[in-house]
Amino acid sequence: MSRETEPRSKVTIYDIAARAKVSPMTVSRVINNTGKISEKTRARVRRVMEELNYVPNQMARSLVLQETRILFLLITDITNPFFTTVARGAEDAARKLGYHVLFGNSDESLDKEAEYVQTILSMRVDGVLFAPAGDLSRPHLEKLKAHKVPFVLLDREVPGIECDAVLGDSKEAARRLTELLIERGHRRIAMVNGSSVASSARLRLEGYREALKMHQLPFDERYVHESSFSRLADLSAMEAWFANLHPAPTAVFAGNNVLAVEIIQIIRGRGLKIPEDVSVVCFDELGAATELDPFLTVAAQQAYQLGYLGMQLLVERIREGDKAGPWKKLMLPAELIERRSVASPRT
Amino acid sequence: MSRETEPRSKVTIYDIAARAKVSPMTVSRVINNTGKISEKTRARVRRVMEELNYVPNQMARSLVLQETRILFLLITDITNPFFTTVARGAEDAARKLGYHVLFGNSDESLDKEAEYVQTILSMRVDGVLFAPAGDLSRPHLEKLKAHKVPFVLLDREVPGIECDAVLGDSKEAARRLTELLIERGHRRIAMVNGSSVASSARLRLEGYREALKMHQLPFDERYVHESSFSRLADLSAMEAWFANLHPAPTAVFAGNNVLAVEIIQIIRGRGLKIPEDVSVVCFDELGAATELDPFLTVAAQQAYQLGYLGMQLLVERIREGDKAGPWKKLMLPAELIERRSVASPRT
DNA sequence: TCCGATAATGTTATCGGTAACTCTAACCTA
DNA sequence: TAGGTTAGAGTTACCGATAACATTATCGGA
Repeated sequence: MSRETEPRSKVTIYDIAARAKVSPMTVSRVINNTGKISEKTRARVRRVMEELNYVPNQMARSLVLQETRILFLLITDITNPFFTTVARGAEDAARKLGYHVLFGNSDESLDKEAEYVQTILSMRVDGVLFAPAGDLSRPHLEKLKAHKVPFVLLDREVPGIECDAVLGDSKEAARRLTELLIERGHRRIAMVNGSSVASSARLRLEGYREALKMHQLPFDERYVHESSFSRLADLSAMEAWFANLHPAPTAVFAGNNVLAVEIIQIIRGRGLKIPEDVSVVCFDELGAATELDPFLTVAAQQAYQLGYLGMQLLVERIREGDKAGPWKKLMLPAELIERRSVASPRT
Repeated sequence: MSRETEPRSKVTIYDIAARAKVSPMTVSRVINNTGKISEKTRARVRRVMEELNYVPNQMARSLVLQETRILFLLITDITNPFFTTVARGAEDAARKLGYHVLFGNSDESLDKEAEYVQTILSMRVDGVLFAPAGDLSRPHLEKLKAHKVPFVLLDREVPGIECDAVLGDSKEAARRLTELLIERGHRRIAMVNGSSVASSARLRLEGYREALKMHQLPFDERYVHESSFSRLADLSAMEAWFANLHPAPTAVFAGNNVLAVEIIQIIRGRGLKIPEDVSVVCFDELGAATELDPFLTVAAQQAYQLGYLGMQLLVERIREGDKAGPWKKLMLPAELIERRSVASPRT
């Protein structure tokens, strides 16, 4: 019946203006609370806006304002509780600061990452919180720089790229995690690590080596296996590596939570018990479900904080604009949580 | 020095056009592969585009094309592995179909949900995969309908809203999960459930009741506790409920993975062992970390498929446009996975 | 009483693209 | 050889908003 009251899908400020008998500009002023408007017109325009169920078109606004109020979050593994917790922190911060979040999941793949960089550029997002796949992400980041898209690196740094970053203190936490094993009496400590193209993996290895050195233990590269921070379909390489370690390690340090799960399955698959036969420690919590059975001794990174502070830093940088201050690097310590996966080695 | 080669941030088709000595329209045609362009001009335009590092402005395009190629994914708990797996499936599908994904996390809160609906409308996204907080989400969905934004409901339906949906078969899986307990000899089976404002919670309760009925067991509402599908800070209500159940149940059916973790902590907190003293089953897997200790008997929903198929359905609906076919409802069965959290009750 | 300041609103150009239409040669055909 | 096609462009208007400037009405003070 009454066509008027039925909200059509495409109401614009022009429709509002016509009905309220004002110019579109006046409507715009009411929406944005700018300029001088008499209370009378303001009320009238407001009423018409409600009648017609008006919602401003953010795309049109973005085009003229040259800002989208969208921030992009690029992570490398959306199934990893570490990153989903980061995502939560990032979203909370962005919302609080008046931004929306577009997200992408590179799966540690450079190709996917490249695609996302293209998306980021064409969407004209205001900034990016970027967990790079690795050192080879450099050209992607340079592309962002060339297009003047502000970004903050997350979790990993990239040599040759100067920028803001939020990071966990990988080296220090790795050192302490390794020392914890040494203090329990372990002498043959193996390490499974993510790919060394990731700075975090390199720093964790460094921390591990440093701990060994501090306690006059030899470093034997055969005891280090490089795999991937994200789940691998084929674990046979890791399995073969572990099976062929002689003498067998009494403890294993896993570079992150995913690797921990993988190596534990391999260890148990060989009929060994944790921690009786082999102790295990790792980076990052395994997710809320592990509260059921708090088992693994971990260095828990402040994932939520990394996401939250990362977005804050990003927005600061965006607001600074051209008068760029010095690059900021936030390095958050990890918390060592001792549970039941570590014991002294058999004598 | 050479200003020319330094890529500035705001290259437009007009810059390309000027340099290639053609009209902007010709550039547009080259970009979109439309119309007739001679190979010579096409090559020239392409070259200039590369020289200037041109990236099309998606916002401008969206404005004129009246489509954004963005789909929105609204979930209720981003820390729940069920939903992150959904998100992964959703993103994979969207990418494959040429869409980007904006995401939001309502935390089961109607207020946050309302804010996201506003975002969805103002961003003019092409469609929404929507996990509603509950029945009271209805006005939000009606708003989407009023604005002709296509959406597909995820995980839960909302009475009074006719639309597409992708769902797990809650009732059937709940029935089988309960029957499994009954077949093991349990007679006093308690249930902790999510809020009954969610259709999934109601259906799981129905399945539970149906199973009892089929086996001539009485339904006692005191054995059912309504809590929340997402993590609660305060578990004292659940704790009091469980402590005051006399006679004590020999098994508990948890409405989802989060509730399972909570009730298990309560059970164990009372010095009871699972499954020796109390058996526990639940909906949804607890996340990859539980592979370490596959313990809980669950009805595993096909989370990835729900996300993937949801986005597919959404895109189909978008492409159909006005000539709308009938509403489609995809109901995916859950897989019963028997593990170690169920035993026969003590005699 | 006339002028300038101020409040309240309107007009025009623009953001970066694309649709729809127009234009101009060259080419083909009867 | 006139008239119609077609390839390969260009022109114009518009998507929905806002910035910058222009315009009118009102009012106080000299």
